[in-house]
Amino acid sequence: MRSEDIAKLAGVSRSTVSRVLNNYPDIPQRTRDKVLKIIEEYNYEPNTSARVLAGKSTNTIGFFVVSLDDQDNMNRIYQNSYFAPFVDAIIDTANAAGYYVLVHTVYTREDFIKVKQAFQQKRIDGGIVVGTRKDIGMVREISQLDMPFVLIDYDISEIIENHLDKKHLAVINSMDYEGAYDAMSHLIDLGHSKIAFIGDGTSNTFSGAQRFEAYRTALMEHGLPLNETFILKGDFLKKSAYREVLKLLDQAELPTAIFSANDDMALGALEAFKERGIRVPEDISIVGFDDVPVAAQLNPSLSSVRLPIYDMSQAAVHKIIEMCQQGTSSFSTTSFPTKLIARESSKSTNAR
Amino acid sequence: MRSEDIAKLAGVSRSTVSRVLNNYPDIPQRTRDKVLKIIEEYNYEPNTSARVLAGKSTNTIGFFVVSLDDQDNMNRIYQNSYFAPFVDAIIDTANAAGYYVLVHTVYTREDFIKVKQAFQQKRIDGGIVVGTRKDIGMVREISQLDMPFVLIDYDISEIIENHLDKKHLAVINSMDYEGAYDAMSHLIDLGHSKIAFIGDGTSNTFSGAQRFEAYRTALMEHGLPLNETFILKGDFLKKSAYREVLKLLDQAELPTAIFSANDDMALGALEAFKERGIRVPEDISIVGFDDVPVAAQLNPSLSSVRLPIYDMSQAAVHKIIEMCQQGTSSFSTTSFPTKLIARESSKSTNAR
DNA sequence: ATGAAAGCGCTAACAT
DNA sequence: ATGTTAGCGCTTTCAT
Repeated sequence: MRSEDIAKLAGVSRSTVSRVLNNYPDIPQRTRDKVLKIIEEYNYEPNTSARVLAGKSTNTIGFFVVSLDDQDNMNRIYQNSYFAPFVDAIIDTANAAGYYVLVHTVYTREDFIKVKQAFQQKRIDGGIVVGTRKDIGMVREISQLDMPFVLIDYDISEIIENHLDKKHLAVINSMDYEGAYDAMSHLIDLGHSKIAFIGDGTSNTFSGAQRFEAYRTALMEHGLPLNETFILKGDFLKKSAYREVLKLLDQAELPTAIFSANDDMALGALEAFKERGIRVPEDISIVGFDDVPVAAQLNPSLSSVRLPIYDMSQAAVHKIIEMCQQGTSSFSTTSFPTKLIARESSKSTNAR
Repeated sequence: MRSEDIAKLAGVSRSTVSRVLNNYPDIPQRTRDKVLKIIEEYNYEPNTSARVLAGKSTNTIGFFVVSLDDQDNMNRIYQNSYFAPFVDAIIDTANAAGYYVLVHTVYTREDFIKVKQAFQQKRIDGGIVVGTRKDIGMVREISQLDMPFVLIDYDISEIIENHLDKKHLAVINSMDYEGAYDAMSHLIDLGHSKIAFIGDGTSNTFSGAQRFEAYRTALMEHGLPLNETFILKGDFLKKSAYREVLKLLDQAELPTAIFSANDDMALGALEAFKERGIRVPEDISIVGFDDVPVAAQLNPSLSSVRLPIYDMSQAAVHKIIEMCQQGTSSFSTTSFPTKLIARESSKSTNAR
C-alpha cells in the first residue's frame, strides 16, 4: 500500500495525501477526513525510507554505549551496573517523546566506525554517547560529523582545550565532585580521620577523576593527612578492589573508613572484609558511589551516592530532540546533583 | 557526497559504483580498486534510505520489551532485573553480527502501535519480542504483519491452538519447568517435605506458569502433600511477596522451605524473615529463580535457578537474522536448559 | 565490463 | 484548495 493507492481510493492526488499526512494547514476538513478514513481503513503507514529520502527526519536517535575496557564477552553482559539504567531511561524517555532509539555498543575502536556510519548513512537524526574511556579522538571525530550530539559524563574543559567544533554539541553531567565531597564530609562528620580511597585508576573517565579529586580536597580542607598507602588502585571492577583491599589489610596501619569510587568496588571490599573477619560498620565504615540496587539489599546495607541517572537521561533525550528539531547551533552544559544515601555501612567512630 | 560524486571522481558511472559497493562479481579488480580508493578518500557512505527504497534490507532488527504491568514510570527503570540482561545480550549479539538494533518498550496497548509501525514503515527487517503479559491478540497482530518475528518466552501451544499464521515465526524459550523441578528436587533431596511456593499469580507469563506447574508435579511425584496454605500469591514483585510471607508466618503450620518463582519475590521473603527473626537457612530454606546478580552477593547467598539468557539472546538474534536473510517460511522452536545454583540459603533439614 | 535509464515511495515547489 | 512534476540517492534491468 503506497500513498498513490490511498490517493486513488480517496479520489485525490498523492500530494493531497502527503499534505494530510504532514498536517498542512491549507486543506479543508472534508478532504482531510476523506483521506484519513481511507488511510485508517487500509492501515496505511508511509514508508520511512521514502520520507527520509525526500527530506524528512528519521525520528530516530542513536544511543551509543562506549566501554573500551570490557573486551571480555562475559563481563560485558552482567557487569554494566552503570550503563543498564541509562539504557532503560533513555529508551523510555525517547519512546515517550515519539522517537525510536538505535542502540549500539562500542567495545573497540573498530566498533566506533559503526557510530560514524550510523550518522553518515543517515540512519539517525542525532546521537547520545555515554561511556567510560572515550578518548578525545572519538569526540573530535563525532564533532566533525556536524550532527547533533549529546555527551553524557564528559569533561567540558577537555572539549574547550582541544578547540573542538562545538556547534552541535551538548554535555550532560552529574555532580560527582560534589557527591564525593558529600560522602567524605559524611565520613569526617562521623569522626573518621583515617579514610582510604579505592579507585585511583586510569582517570580516563571524567566522573572517576572528579571523585578522586573530591577525596583529596575534602581531606585537605578538613586538615586531615593524605596517606599514600590509603589510596588504592582500582579499575572500577569488583575483583581488583577485592585484591587491593586484601593488600591494605596486611598493612600495619589501617583506616577506619573507606570511600569507594563506585559500588562494584565497594562490594569487592566487603568481600575482603568478610574473608578477614572485619565487621562493617563496627570495625570499618564504607561508603560507595552509584547507589546500585543491591546497595540497599546488602546486610549491612551500603551507604552510597545516588546518581541522577533518570534526570540525566531525560535531559539528554530532550536536548538531542531539541537540537534535531530546531537545528540550532549551540553548545550547552547541564549538571545534575547527586544525593548521599547514608545507610548502615557508615557509622560514627564514637559508637563503637 | 553521493554515489554520483564518487562516480565522477573515479571516472565511472553510478552503476559501477553501486556494483563495487554491493560486491558484484563481474567487475575487474582494477576498476574496483579505483572506485574503492575514492570512496575511502572521501569517506563516502551510501545513504541508507536510498538503498532501502531501492530494495535493500535495513540491516536493522527491532527489539521490543513488552511489560504491560509496569505502568508506573518509576518502577520501569530499576525493576527490570529480568529484561536488562536481555537488552544487553541482544544488542551485543546483533551488533557483533553487523546489525543495528531498534529498541522499543511497550507499556501500554497504545505503545504497541509503535511496534506495528516500525514494521509497516519499513524501519526494520524483523523483530524480537520479549515480555510478560503479552496477550495472544498482540501476537496475532504481529503474525499478520507477515514479517520475520521471534518471540522469547512464549507458550507454543497457545500459538498452535489459536491457529496463528506461523509462517514467519520462531519461539525461543528457557526450560523453566525443568529448572523449577530441579529446584524442588534439590529441596526435597535436602529432606524438606513442607515446601511453600510464592508466585501463583496471573499466569499470563508462560515461564511463570511453568514454574508453578513444576512445583505441583514435583510434590506429587515425590508423594508429598499439596498444602493450599503454602501456595502464596505473587505478582513477581518484591513487595507483594513480602506481604504474603508475613501472612504465612502468622499461621500455625510453617513450611521448612520456600520455592519462589523469582528472585525479586525471594528478596521480599528474606525481608519478612529478617523482620520476624527467622534465620536462613537454619530455620527455613529458600530457593529463588532467575539468579539475578544480587543473589550471589546476599548474606546468606541465595540459591537460585539461572536462566540461559545469553544463549536465548544469541539464538533469537541468529534466528531472526537467518529469517530475514533467507526469507524462509518456517516455524521453529528452541528451548535452552536452566541451571540450579545451590548456595547458602538452602540446607539440609538434618543439619539443624 | 560498463553505461543509460527506470523506478523505489515520498515531499515540496510550482502551477492553476 | 489541489493537481503536476521534479527530485531525494540508490539499485538493477537492459543495452551495448
